[in-house]
Amino acid sequence: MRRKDTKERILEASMKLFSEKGIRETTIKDIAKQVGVTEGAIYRHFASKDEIVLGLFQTYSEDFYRRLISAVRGESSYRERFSETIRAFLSFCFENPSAFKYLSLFHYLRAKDVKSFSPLPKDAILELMDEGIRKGHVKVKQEYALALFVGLLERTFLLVEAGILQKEEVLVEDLASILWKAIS
Amino acid sequence: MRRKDTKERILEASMKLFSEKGIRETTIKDIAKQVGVTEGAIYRHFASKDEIVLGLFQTYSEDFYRRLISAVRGESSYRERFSETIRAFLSFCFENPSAFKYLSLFHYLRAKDVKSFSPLPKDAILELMDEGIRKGHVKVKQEYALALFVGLLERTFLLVEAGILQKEEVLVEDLASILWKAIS
Amino acid sequence: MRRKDTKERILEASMKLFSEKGIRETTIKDIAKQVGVTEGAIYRHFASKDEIVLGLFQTYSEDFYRRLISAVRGESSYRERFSETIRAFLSFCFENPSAFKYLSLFHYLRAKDVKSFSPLPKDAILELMDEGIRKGHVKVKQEYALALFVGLLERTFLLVEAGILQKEEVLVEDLASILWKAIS
Amino acid sequence: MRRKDTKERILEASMKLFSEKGIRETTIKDIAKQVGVTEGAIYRHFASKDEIVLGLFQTYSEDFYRRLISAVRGESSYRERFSETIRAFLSFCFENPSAFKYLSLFHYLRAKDVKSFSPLPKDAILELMDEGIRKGHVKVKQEYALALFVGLLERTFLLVEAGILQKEEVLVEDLASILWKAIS
DNA sequence: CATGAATGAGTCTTCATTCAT
DNA sequence: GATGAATGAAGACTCATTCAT
Repeated sequence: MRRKDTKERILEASMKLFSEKGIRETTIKDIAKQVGVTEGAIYRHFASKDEIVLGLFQTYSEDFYRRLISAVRGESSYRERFSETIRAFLSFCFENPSAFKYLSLFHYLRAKDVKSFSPLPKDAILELMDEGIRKGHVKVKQEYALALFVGLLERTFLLVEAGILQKEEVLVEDLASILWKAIS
Repeated sequence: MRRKDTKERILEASMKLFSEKGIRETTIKDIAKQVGVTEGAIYRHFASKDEIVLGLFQTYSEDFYRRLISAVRGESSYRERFSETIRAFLSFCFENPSAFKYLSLFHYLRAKDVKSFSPLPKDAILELMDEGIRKGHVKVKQEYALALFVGLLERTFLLVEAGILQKEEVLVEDLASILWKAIS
Repeated sequence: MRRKDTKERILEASMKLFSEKGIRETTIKDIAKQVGVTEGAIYRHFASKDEIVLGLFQTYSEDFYRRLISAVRGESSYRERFSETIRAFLSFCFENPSAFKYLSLFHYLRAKDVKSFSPLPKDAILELMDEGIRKGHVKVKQEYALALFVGLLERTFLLVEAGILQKEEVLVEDLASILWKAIS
Repeated sequence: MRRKDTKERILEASMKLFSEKGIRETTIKDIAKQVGVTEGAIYRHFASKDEIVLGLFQTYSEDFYRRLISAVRGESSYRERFSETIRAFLSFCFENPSAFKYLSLFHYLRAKDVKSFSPLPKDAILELMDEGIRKGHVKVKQEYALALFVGLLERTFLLVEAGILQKEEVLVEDLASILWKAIS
C-alpha cells in the first residue's frame, strides 16, 4: 500500500516542503527523507527536480481551476453560483493550504513559466465576472472585479494562516455579500 | 570607485534582481555583474548576502509605512484620507515596482523574519480601518477591511505588471469608491 | 566506491597532509586529490573540514593514551614499566610519525580545543610520575618529571625526523637510564 | 614618536597575533587593526605577508641565538656557563613568550624554510654540548644532550604558559642540576 | 605616508544528478 | 525499484594584494 504510490508521496512531500521553505531551499535530499527513501529513488519517478516543480503547479493549478469552473458553471442562479465559487475557492485553500501557498509562490518565482499553463484558476473567475457584466450584475471593470475577488479571498486565507483570523470565523456568506456589494 | 556610492547601487541592483528572479536564485555574482564590480567588492559593503536581503526589507518596509501613515494621519476628512492612503499605496507600487514585489516575496519566503520588523505597512492600514470602525464609516470586520484594501490594491498592481491593465487606466477614485462601498 | 572505506582513506590522507603542511594550508581539494575523489565526496563522510580535524585529534590522542596507559599499568616492577612506557611512546611516534606531529601541531594551533578532550596522553605519563613520587623513585617535582619525560622523547623523535639521528640508533634503554637518572 | 616606528609595531603585532591564532588564521586586516592603520599601510613597509613571516623568524631566531651564544661563550667555568645558558633560554622565553611560541610554530609549519637560516638557536646549545663532551662533563650522546636540554626547557615553558606551573616556581638552579645530573 | 575600495584567485560547502550495485 | 557513494558545477565568502586619491 505504502510502496504503491511513492510517486504520489513524493509530490505531496515536495509541495509541503516547497510551500514551507521555498523551492530552492528544499533539496532532493529533504524530499527523499520526508518520503522515507533515498535521493536516487526520486529519480526513478521524476527526471529532475524541475519536473516535480512544474508537475506540481500543473496538477494543483488544474485541480483548483476545475473546482472553480464547476461552481461557476453550476445550474443555479448567478448569485448562488457567485457564492458557490467563493466557497469553492476557500475550500481549496483550507483543504490544501500548502498547495495554495505553493501556487502563489510559483507565480512569484516563475512568472514566465505560468504563461505556458492554461487554463489557470483566474480564468474561471474571469468567466464568472464576464457573465456578471453581461447580465448586469457586475458594474465595475472586469479587472477590478477580478482583483477584488481574488485579492479579498487570498488575503483572508493569509490572515487565517497567520493566525490573525480563525478559520471558523470566516463565513462564506459574509465574504459573498461584501464582494457582491463592492462590484455591483 | 566608479561612481559615488557603490553601496547604494548594490542595494538597487539586488532589489531589482531579487524581485525579478527570487532571492535564492540571485547570486552575489549576478549582483556584482549588475553593479559592474567583482564579487569581493560586495563584501566591503555588506557582511553577507542576508544582510542585503534583510536591509532591503527594512528600508523599503519602513519607507512604505511612512508614506502610508502620513496619508492616514493627514489633516483632511476621513473620506479624503481614505483616498489619500490608496493614492499613497499605489504611488509606492508604481514608483518602486521592484520594491513592492520584493516586499511581497519576502513575506512569502521569510514569514518568520517579518515578525521582527515593526511597524509594518499593514499597521498603517489597520490604523485607518480602526478609525473608520470607531467613526462608523467601516461596517465590516476589521480583518476583512484590511484584506479588501490590501488585496484589491495589490492585485490591481499585479494586473498592471502583468500587462493586463494599463497604469493609465488605474484611477484612484474608482478604486476608492469601490472599496468605500465594500466596507460600508 | 573505489576501495572499501573512503572514510578511512580521507582520515589518513588528511593526517598526512595536515602534519606536513599544516591544517589551514591543507585544502579539501588537496585531501580529495590525495584520496582520488572529488571535493564533494569528502562531504558525504564528514560534515566539515573541522570534523576531520577534530576527529583526527580524538582518534589519535585516544590511541596514544591507551598505549601509554597500558604500559603504565602493567604487571611488572616500576622500573620495568618506566622503560615500557618509553618504549610505548616511541613506538607510537615511529609507527605514526604523521600522527604524532599532527597531535603536536594541534596543541599549538588549537590549544583551547585540547581542553575538551580527556584523557590526554600526558595524563598517562602523569600517572606514572605520581606513582614514582609516592614510591620514592621520583625525587623531582612532578611537573619537571613530566617535562623531562615528554621533552626528551619528543625532541628525540624530532631529531630522527630531521635526519639528525637514525631511528636505529635510538635505544630505549639509553633513554630510560638517562631519564631515570635525571628524575631520581 | 608613535608614528616613527610603524614598521616595528607591525612586526610586534604580527608576532603576537601569529603566536596566538596561527599564521594563516591571522589576516593583514587583523594586523592593521591591531597596529591602528589600514591594510594598505602594511604594504608600505613590507612587500608581502610572507616577508613579515620570514622577517619575524629571522629577527627572533637571531636574537635568541645571540643571547644563548653569549652565555655559552662566557668567561666563567663550564658549569657556570651551563647554568647561564639555561637562564638565557628561559629569559628569552619569559620575556617574549609570543616570540618563542612563534619560533616553535614556524618550525612546525615551515620546516623546510628553517633550513635556510643559520645560525639557529640550537647551534648555540650544540656548541655548549660539544665543549662538555670534549671536556668530559657530558657523558651522553650529543643528540640526547640537546634533546634533554631543549626538551626540558621548552616543556617547562609550556607548562607555565598553560598555567600548570607558576613562573615564580621555576628555578634555574633546579633545572640546571636536573639537567647536569642527566647528562653526566 | 596612509586610506580603503576593488580585484581575483581561492576556500569551504552545497546540491542536482548519475551510476554501480 | 531502491541505495548511497561519487561527481561537478556552482555558490557564498575570504583575503593577500593593488592602486587611485
